[in-house]
Amino acid sequence: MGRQAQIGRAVILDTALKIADDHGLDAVTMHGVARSLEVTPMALYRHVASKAALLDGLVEVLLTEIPLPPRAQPWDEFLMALAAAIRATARRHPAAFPLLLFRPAVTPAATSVRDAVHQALRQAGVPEAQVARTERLLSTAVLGFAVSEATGRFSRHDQAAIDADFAELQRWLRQLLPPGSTNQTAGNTVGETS
Amino acid sequence: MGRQAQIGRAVILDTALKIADDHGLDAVTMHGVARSLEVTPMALYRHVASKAALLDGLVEVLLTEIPLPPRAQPWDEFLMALAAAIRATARRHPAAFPLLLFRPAVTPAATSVRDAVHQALRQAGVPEAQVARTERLLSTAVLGFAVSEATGRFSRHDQAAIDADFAELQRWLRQLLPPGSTNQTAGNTVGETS
DNA sequence: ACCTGAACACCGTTCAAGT
DNA sequence: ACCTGAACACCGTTCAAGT
Repeated sequence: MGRQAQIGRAVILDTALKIADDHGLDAVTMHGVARSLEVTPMALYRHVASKAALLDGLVEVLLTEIPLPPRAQPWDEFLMALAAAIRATARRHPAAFPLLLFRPAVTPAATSVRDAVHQALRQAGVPEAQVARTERLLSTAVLGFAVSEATGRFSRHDQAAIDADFAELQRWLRQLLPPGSTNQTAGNTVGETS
Repeated sequence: MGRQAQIGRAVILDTALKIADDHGLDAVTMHGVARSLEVTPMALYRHVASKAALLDGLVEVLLTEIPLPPRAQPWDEFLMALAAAIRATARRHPAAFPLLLFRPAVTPAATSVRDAVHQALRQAGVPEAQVARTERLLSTAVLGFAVSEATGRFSRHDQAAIDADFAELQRWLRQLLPPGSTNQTAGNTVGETS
């Protein structure tokens, strides 16, 4: 028994993301993805359980695509670089990115981003009892901005104005964290929370 | 010519919102709304141009449903009350509310909320050149939180934790605005921007 | 002016069948 | 184990027709 698999979960997700990039999220359909792969719609169901599962997979791909900045730098630079990386990913995949706001971040990819932020916040001197809450508010603000930009909520403003908005957001976020511990490097205690 | 209209735009939008509340946004379909109204799907097209237009109408209804707090109070209380009102609306309509992040706020309803915030920010002493930008970041943060809560992104936390998150968010926002002008009332110059 | 009826291309998913 | 084929209920929307 057995037969060479023609497609796999990874190719399906990549194809779906490409369709979203090129033609919008509404164009991501089981029939459409199958058509792109020159395969029957039903062939997909061997690799993804349902369309909802396919969208969950897209979220995973997006999270994995966010490049974690090097941790050997001051915590504030690390956090600002991460915010910029998240925004850049949103701009690369504006149609698919909003999905990130719609699913609780419980997958390994999501956890790893969150843990990195937790580390940086500890380095920043945020009291342990506040670390998780601060991460939630930080990520909500950055995601909110990235999604707003991606969906065109700011579209009546020019690029320069939106860039300045983001710079101001970054200033806000830095301002909200305890000052003065800027010289410490983030992430040199990786693993202590696992 | 002439015939008693059985349905109208308002009833269509109300019905669509009810369906979203009860069965989720995916259940909002032309066929489904028509079924609820005991009418043919095609009857809707006399009152809304397309499904996209129907969703735009839903955004309008949501914006109109946000009760603007009384303006005769200190600007910071006004802004915090407005944030709370936005969050409350999101909680009443969790399925439909995320639509607000997906359309530029150009309708009259959206403009009126934005103008009220602009007024309050001026009262707060925000320099004129910063008013629009500050409003964008403020509304992005509040919308981001409200949508995250509505979509269940925080669902692995209990209600008390999420309430505390929101309280912390409100503290952040207040902190970011110029201090010291708390005794002025907001909105007593309504109309000066129109 | 407002609604119905029939129709079309498309969608997500089931079930049975092929190799 | 992996894919195909036929099928079903449903969707958004067009077009022509009724009153």
